[in-house]
Amino acid sequence: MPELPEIETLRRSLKPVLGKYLAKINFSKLAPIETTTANHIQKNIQNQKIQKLARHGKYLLIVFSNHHALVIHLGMSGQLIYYPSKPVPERKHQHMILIFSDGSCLSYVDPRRFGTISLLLQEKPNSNPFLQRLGPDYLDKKLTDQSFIKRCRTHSQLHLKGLLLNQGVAAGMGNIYACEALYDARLDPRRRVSQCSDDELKSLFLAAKKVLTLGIKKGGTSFRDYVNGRGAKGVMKNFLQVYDRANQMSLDQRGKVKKIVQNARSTYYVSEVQK
DNA sequence: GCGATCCTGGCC
DNA sequence: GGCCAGGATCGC
Repeated sequence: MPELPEIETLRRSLKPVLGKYLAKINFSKLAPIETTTANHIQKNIQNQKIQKLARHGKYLLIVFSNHHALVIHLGMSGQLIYYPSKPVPERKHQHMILIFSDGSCLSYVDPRRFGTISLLLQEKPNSNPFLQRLGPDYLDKKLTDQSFIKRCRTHSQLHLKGLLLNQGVAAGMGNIYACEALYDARLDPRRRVSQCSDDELKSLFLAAKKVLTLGIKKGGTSFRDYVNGRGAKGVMKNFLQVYDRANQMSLDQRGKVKKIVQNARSTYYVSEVQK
């Protein structure tokens, strides 16, 4: 569900929790805690102050003053919502709740439980199995055209859609923005990396950053579940050129959108425009 | 590569 | 009842 722009919008919307002390953290029986335990998480962050909110790809990091962090992925259906005052909410599929010393709280809900909650000790990315696997974030300034192209070349057999969705090449792209980036770059999603020139990969990289940045500016895409930390929807849906427009014209009226399936994910593209 | 798999809920 | 969904991993 949520991709880089949605998580970045979420991160920004959660600013009110900065500086709060974690009085208590509760988990449901089915909480999607990975590679650690509820007890271990509790022990490491209880009574600590929230120092910053960070993001890598689709992962949100709640960093505490002892430099340990909660690493949260929303999967397809996750929501993280801030409640400024009591009472503590009781929502269906609520798997984690952070209760702060002033009575405010942060509630994590995930019906499908495709999300993950894990722990990062001392802000060392290599100590967390999820962060460890990620390539550089698409909006990280250190990711240059040339280094992106180089990373692409190590996956010569992938088609371009699969390339964009591979979080090890670069992190943060999901199904919606991948379709949008390919359309913006005028590249056929079925093309293989090996069949692309450096200039084409560069244009794909620029398009990727462009659509992700626009997504942030519009507060993310809300198709079904996505809302930011204050429960508000984003409006990027109204600016998508091709996603979810099968058999209709692209938003800019350049051509009719086709829907195909790649790696069991829907791809939307315009064959007359994307080569 | 590709398909199956983990889940719940909404829509036709 | 069946199909589909902003994700990611695993085995073939």
